[in-house]
Amino acid sequence: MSEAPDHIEQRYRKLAQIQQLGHAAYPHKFERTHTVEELVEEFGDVSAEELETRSVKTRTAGRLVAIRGHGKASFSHIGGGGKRLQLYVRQDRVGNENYELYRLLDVGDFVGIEGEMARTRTGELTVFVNQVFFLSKALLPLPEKWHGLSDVETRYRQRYLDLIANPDVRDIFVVRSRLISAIRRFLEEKDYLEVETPMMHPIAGGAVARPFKTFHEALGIPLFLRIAPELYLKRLVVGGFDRVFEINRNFRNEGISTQHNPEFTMLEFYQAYSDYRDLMDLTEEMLKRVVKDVTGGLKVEFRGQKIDFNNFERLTMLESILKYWPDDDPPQEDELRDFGAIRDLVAGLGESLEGDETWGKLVAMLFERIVEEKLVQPTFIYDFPVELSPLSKTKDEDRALVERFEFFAGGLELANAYSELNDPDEQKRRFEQQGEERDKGDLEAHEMDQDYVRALRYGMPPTAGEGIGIDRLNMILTNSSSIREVILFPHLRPVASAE
RNA sequence: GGGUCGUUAGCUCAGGUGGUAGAGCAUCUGACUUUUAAUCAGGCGGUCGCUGGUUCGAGUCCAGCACGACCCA
Repeated sequence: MSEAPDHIEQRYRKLAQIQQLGHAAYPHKFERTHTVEELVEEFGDVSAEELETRSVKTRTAGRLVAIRGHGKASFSHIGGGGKRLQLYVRQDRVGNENYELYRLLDVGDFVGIEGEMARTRTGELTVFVNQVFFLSKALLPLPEKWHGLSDVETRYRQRYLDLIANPDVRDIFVVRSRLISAIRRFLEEKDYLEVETPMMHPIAGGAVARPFKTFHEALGIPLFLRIAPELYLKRLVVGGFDRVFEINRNFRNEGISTQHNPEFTMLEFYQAYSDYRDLMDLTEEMLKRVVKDVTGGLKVEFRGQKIDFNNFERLTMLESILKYWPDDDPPQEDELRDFGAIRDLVAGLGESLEGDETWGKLVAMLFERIVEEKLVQPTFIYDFPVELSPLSKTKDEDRALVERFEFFAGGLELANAYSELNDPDEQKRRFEQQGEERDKGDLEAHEMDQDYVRALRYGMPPTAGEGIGIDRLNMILTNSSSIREVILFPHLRPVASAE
């Protein structure tokens, strides 16, 4: 990508001329009486007559986003806070010297202005400018005013240009901020304490994923960027914080897709004296509140479908497989529970089997194959096979299942929760079992964490915990098709420098 | 990792079958004191992603590479 040398040269020349007129190239500050946003907010609905009688004076500033010259007068727009405001600059009003400065400005430059609020004859709110102040030069030209910037690669690599050119993009990140603060408010109301746990772990635990590895020179030890904060948050529950949450980044050394970024933002929270059913209730309450706070309603348009956050369905994993079975002849639940029968069912769908699949893995294969993408409306899927869940508590009435749920909407997995396993001996056995998987070559299997087992030996109250993917929730609330649309600076391969 | 598609001016895009590249906006010069994709007249601007091949001749055909998008694992 080359950078229009003649455009730059031209603008450097103008900057020099601006300095010759006696203006600093990079002034230090500009006092404003109003932001652009405030002016639009405050005077957007005030009539021309009222503006005239009130004769409101203002000093404001922003980036020039459009200039329409008419000889000895000119219209332009400045942008700020996602709003635009029209300026009317006349030579006979600002004076010859100031008009000369104005004529040296380009779209993209930052200006301050002093003037009076008024309306033009078309009715648009406009500052009739008395004086223009030069604040900063855009030496590179901005994307085109009408089509904007649409090249996806440039949008991600130079997100600042995307934000300048595409107001919708700005809105996505405003929603993101509101979403996170709404969640925080909700949890604080519920007496949750926000905490920060390490981002660098000596043992990458709390999830099933490949970690990024780094090295601490002074300690001489390898460290892993965390794949989940889970084991630390539960240590805090052991320590007596009954309700804790953390909103922060997790890192997983895996593929990049429209639903996966190597670093992503997760809310994790733990609540003592509760089980996974309490968290289903809490999740429902939280999502209703948050969706309403952020979007103003409970119905959200996502990928051409309406998601209704007023209705939450709850299905066990086995029930969901029966419900979404692809033909008119679904099996009986007994068959799903029978190892031989379910193996035949999986094979019958054309899945290739290695031969060492456990019952739980077969259930998961069926679920992923026929159910997951169908879960458009808000749905809790609960009671997972124990093999898939090394940190969850088994169900008393069925030792093959654990008290765990995932929450889906828009076909995306948004949350994962369970009644936490707090039996240290059982936890140790699960770690050992995972160790065997690891020895067999499964790099994602969970590693033994002795200190975590020790913490459980000091006693953890019955506790339920949950993680919610903030990026994916953000996608749903902004109808974004890719996770990269909701991450300000998504990871891309570096491009060879042109210099 | 595999498949499909894409990469041409600062931005957005055209460029049947191979014959040394165009438009709109931006930019520059001039005109213009209520415009809003301002208008009118005239100019400037390109290593067609990179490397190689086929050919008298490649933006166009072929191969490899880079980056990206989508789908699949």
